[in-house]
Amino acid sequence: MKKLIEHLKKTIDINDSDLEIILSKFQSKSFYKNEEITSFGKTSKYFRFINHGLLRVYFIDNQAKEITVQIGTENTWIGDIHSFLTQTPSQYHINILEDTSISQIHKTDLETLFQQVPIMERFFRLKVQRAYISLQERTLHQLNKPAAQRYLEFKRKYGHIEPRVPQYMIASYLNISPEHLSKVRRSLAKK
Amino acid sequence: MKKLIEHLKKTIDINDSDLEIILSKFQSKSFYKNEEITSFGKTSKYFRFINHGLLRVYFIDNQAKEITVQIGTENTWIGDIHSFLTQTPSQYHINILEDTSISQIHKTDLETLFQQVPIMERFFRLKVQRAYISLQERTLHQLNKPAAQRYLEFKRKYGHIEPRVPQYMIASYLNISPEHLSKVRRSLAKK
DNA sequence: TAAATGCCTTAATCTAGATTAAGAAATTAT
DNA sequence: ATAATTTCTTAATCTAGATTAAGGCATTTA
Repeated sequence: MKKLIEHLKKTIDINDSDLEIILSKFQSKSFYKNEEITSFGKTSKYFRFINHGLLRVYFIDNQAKEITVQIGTENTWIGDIHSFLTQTPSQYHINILEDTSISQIHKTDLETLFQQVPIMERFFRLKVQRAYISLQERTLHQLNKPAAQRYLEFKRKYGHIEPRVPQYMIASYLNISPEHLSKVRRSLAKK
Repeated sequence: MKKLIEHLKKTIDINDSDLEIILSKFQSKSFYKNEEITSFGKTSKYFRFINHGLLRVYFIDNQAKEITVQIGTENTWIGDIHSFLTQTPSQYHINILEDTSISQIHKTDLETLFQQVPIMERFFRLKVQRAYISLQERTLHQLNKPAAQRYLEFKRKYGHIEPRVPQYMIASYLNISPEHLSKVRRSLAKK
């Protein structure tokens, strides 16, 4: 839980007793490469912090193709916020790209914490704000930038992860075909 | 402020004294048709609730074209959440489509309320959650559905507003050209 | 009530990126 | 190591929707 503790302390001003109460509601779990930790139709019951590892969130579009919506690694939260918040079935799958250890909290326990430890209300607000900001930036890029620029943006932000993820997943994250990504990379390399 | 009070009471459980403190930080304002209430480059300092009227948020893309990202009417919040939260310059413009009256709160006053009235922390968390959920749904549709289906979805959700908004704004909201929307509507009418 | 401006439609042409197909390279399993 | 499978590349063809252009309709302004 060391990483999670660091993360909590960095995000909010928190005293030791509150910290202890919060941590008591989290449980640690490990997953192994190629596992699916949740999938389409299941309601997302946990909010998950990645201590270390690599995984991705994707959905199957109306042409039966995988579209990657998030790639997550150490020190980030991952999951289907929509399903978690509304407690409706998820549109998404999550699969493990590299062995991963997480700390997770159940929806019910989180609600309890909101009542019990008011600072948690703030913590979660800040997390949702962050998620919103990222999603808005991503949506704006998707609408506004051609494929090659979106790829450069991806490299800038996820350069350290790029070699660990198959290209076809990156392509689907950028919302282009793998063939087209191949072309884009070649044309950028030439310059 | 009647609509705002209703809205607060519907969202959270709130006592009269907290309500009074919260309302004291809001101010009412009116805007008239065709005004711009904020624009590109300005940092968004207010969180705004629409009591009544009609307005839209849009940005200018890299081909100098307007892309509508939100259309707002009575009982909704409107603005650039990204700019408001990060206090960085906004990418967006907001213009008034019909005379509008709003209630707004300044970022600083909101922060004060977070300290002073803990329930406000929850209220705002719920608002950001809602915004996230809408944005995620919209992003998913944008990726996954063809133009005609996005238009039908728009009608289902905003049917009551449709006749009040020029078609070219609807087209830009759907991320298609006005010409194409014209074609889509014709082909749907035929059926 | 006419002129000006803004908005909408139709049709022809164009384009970014998709799709299909097939071989090459890399990874994983035996 | 070798076979099997997965991933990546290249090139030809295709397509949803963009762009351009021009005429018609509707609303605002004088």
